[in-house]
Amino acid sequence: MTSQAKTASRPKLTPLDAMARAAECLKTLAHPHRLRMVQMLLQGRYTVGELAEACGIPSHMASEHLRLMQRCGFLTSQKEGRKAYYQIVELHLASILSCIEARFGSGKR
Amino acid sequence: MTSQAKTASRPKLTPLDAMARAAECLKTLAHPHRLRMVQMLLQGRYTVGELAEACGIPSHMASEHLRLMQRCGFLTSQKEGRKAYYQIVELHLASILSCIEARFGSGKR
DNA sequence: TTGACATGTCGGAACATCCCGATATAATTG
DNA sequence: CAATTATATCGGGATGTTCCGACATGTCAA
Repeated sequence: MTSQAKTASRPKLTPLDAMARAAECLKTLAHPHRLRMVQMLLQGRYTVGELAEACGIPSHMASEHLRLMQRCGFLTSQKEGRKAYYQIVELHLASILSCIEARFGSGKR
Repeated sequence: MTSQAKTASRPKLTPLDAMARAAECLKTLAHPHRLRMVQMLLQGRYTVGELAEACGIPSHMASEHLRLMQRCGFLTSQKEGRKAYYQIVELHLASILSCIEARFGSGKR
């Protein structure tokens, strides 16, 4: 029934429950401020305040975005004094971000 | 103040409005059925009904998902008789999907 | 034409997300 | 100690998304 059936070449699809987990992560990534934070964190550690300032948002909102990304395994944090430094733990973020930069890099479209 | 500041090395950030457009596209991609449809369409053309069946959803819902992806420039369609074939036009989807497959490929985590 | 099929569109209920102000906690400074 | 700084959390209003049934349109076959 499928249009490619005859000569086969099974499409080897990712199971739907894996797609569901992937979709969760993508949804978490799909926000301009969170994208910027990830882009920065791929180049080093930053505090909540630094990330907030780079996005032009109050730091208590940056804190929420960071918590979301921590919950889906993108980031970890460590406290130093009264500051909290965040950094990447999900290494696949590097390759996903370069795909995004390749498409939206410097003011395309 | 930033941990890497002193010696500079400007992080060359993507402008926030480009990030906003990227986030829009990611949000469109961030759905299990839409991910599966894209994965299939990267291997050839399919009709609405074929895509719907592969996702286990009614075809009128597949049609809506496909319209969303068409609106953000991922796909085009052409009608043949009473069927509508969809195919990829945004070529960057191939590399993004391989990033996703690398992370969520065959039942990881 | 009639009927079945494939796709597309509309309206709405249920649910989730986004953003904000207010408040909380904990560390540092004076 | 009290005041300030940095981060985190709570509650809620506004907005958006997801899913569905119902219906509309266009195509083919008899």
